[in-house]
Amino acid sequence: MTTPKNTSEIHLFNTQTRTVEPFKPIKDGEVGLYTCGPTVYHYAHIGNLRTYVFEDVLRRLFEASGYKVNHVMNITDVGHLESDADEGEDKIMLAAQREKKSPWEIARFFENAFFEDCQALNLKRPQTVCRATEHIAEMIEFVKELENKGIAYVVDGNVYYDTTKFPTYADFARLDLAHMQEHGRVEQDHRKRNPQDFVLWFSQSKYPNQIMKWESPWGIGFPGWHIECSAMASKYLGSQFDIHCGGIDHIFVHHTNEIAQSEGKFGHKWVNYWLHGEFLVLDQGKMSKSKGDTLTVSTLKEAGYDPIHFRYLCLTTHYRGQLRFSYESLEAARNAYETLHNKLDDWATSAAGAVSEADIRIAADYRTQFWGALSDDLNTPVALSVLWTCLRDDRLSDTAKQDFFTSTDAVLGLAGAVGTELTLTPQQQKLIEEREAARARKDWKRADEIRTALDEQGIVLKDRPTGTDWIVKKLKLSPNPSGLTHS
RNA sequence: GGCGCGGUACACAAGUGGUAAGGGAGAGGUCUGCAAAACCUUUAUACGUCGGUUCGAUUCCGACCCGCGCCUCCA
Repeated sequence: MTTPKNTSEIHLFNTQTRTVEPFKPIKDGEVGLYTCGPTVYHYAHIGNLRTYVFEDVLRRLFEASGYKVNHVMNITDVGHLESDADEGEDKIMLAAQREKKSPWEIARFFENAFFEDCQALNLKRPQTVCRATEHIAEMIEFVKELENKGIAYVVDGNVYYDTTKFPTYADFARLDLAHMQEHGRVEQDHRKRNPQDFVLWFSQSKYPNQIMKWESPWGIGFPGWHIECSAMASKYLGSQFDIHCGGIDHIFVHHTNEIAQSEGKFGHKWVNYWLHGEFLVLDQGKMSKSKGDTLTVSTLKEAGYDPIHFRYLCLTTHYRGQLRFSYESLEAARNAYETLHNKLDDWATSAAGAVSEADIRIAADYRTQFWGALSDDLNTPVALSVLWTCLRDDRLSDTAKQDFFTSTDAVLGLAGAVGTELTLTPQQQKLIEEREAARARKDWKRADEIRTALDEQGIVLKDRPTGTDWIVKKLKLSPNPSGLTHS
């Protein structure tokens, strides 16, 4: 591990206490991080992706602060229920029928698609990615133990968690159980003893033609949704770990139930810090897969944007505030990003030599502010603002700016995605040479023709005192290659 | 009905009990053969409305209006 870039103490908003707290790891210098992963029956939409961007920034901040992060993420490839229809069905099964493929093929296909999106957004891959279907045995063990402890009960082959055995059940989500509305949309399961009880294992599937089924002590069936995270998180991170993240919608059902299961089983605190990302919303409200109005990475590409522009957009809003998505905002993010991109390109030729003493002194303030903002519950908007102010401080040399940007990018992750080399075709190279000759003899007409022609191919020429340079325009490239610039 | 979040310039978005970061867009300018890029200048007497506390509130308290989320699979 190199010298940490950040030396500020990290503070995070903990949903458990609803306050910003200083972060104290269980084990010095290490962080156990569990982030709720995707349900792979569909492409991830940009709302989902926003949460993963926030989690990626969190992880990168810890790494930049010298921590060794053990990041675990689940892949939910079974077990979620379709809610809209009264007789819900397994979502993956539905998708399988739609696509005429096996559930296993569907799950794997969308899992791969998910990681391609992640790569396009420059998200670091978790050290451990675990699939629910590969941990059925662990889940069964988990449920068995809850049953042995008398916290779970069996009715007709289904296993239910008895929430009355967990007195603090309502605390995490601050529920007022007495005043909660009876929900009429989903048929009540009369096997439950209490309304809040939830299923740990289904044997009594009400869904016809269930394909994904496993044997269990209670009958052939499949696990309840929440159990996978409890079982896998504790398998890979232990019975108590540092941080658990997810979308804000998980505070109630999912995480509340995970806590009940896990603390019920272990008999002690399970997770020290809970972090939740707010939603990305459209004018009409949030996006949801069931409404069919989802925007995906592909949608953005088709509209002429690079996924990294979306990453930039995410950073302009604090993760605990809703991100009001619009193409106007994305456009603004793209323009800002392109300016950074151009600066990067310029520095490739202008930055040289060592950073001077004066540079170091001036940049020190910016570093303090930048890392201070990120350490203060991941304030990326302020961090970006510090970055811009630094990059426009004319007291600093280009070398110092390049140096500053590079160190901040360990967390922002903006430049990493443009790393792939991109070369000119021989024809393009020849055109540039021809234009140079035309310019030398002041044949401006020919020179402009060539510039226009190259521009249409996505190559923008920059005439500099030292000669003509070029840069790949990331605008309007569709479909977009992952390699974006030569610099 | 219960719980929670938010309303800041043209749009986005930080922030603070003492008078509004930053990026985008618009306008003007520098540079350039022309461009592109970059840079410079400029754009909120004002932070939903009405009260209250205070020497002083956008920032604290109360009421109200509006938008959104969760309570049901959902990032």
